[in-house]
Amino acid sequence: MVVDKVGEGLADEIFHALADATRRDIVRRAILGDHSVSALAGYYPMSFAAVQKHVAVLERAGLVSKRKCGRRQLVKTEIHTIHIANQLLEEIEAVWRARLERFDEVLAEADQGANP
Amino acid sequence: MVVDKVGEGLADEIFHALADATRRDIVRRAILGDHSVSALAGYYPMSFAAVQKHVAVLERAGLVSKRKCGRRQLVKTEIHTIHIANQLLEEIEAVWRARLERFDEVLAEADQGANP
DNA sequence: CTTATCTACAACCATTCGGTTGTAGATCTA
DNA sequence: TAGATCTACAACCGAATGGTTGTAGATAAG
Repeated sequence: MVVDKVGEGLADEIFHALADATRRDIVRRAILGDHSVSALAGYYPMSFAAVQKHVAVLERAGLVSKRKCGRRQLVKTEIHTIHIANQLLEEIEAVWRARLERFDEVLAEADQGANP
Repeated sequence: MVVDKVGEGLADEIFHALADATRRDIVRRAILGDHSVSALAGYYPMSFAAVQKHVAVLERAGLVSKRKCGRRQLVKTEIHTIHIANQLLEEIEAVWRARLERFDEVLAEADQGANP
């Protein structure tokens, strides 16, 4: 299994990119099919330039990629980066589970000591 | 199963709270055992007040809770909120998998049509 | 060729963020 | 009681965010 240790800086960028409802919506839309930036801009009550900036934030975080197609720039979600974020949270939950196990172990030892 | 539909505003706060290495570290430490705010402050190269603000951000997002114990304020990670964030990402991955299934379906239909 | 569309980017502005210092209240300890 | 510790909170500051408008270059369409 590939470990893919992700740096704190990248984690910062990924979570920051996800901390905005418009950007999360762009990610969801760009899963189902590629959208041009101006097509995406049509969905939100803000200027084209604003949406362009949101896409740029997502792109810097690696959550989205763009490929040129004529005069359009097609935006596609990079599901792998979503998975990286998911794993970061999973690691935290793993620490939680490990703590529970350690707790159970102590309980078992106490049982053994009290019931020889 | 409880659905627990999470509002966009809460999602914003959760991901924003996670978009900082110091705050993620606080979350990890406060899983293993309760820490006072000043104990946490000892781990980071910044003032007590700065760490206090980080804890406040985590608390507003529901990632952490505080309980008073004498003159100290003990910080504890709320694993449920981590799980909520995890589910939000899982939903996005689910959309991806659904798209793959639809794609496979179309391929199967094409096979059926081309191979009667 | 001319015009419309799509994109990139700069400049600007208000607000938020992440840090600081300082002050004051509450609680433990000598 | 006096002093040390822990916390809360306000005020301030520079940098980043999230939005705007405007300008200019590529590409498609008439």
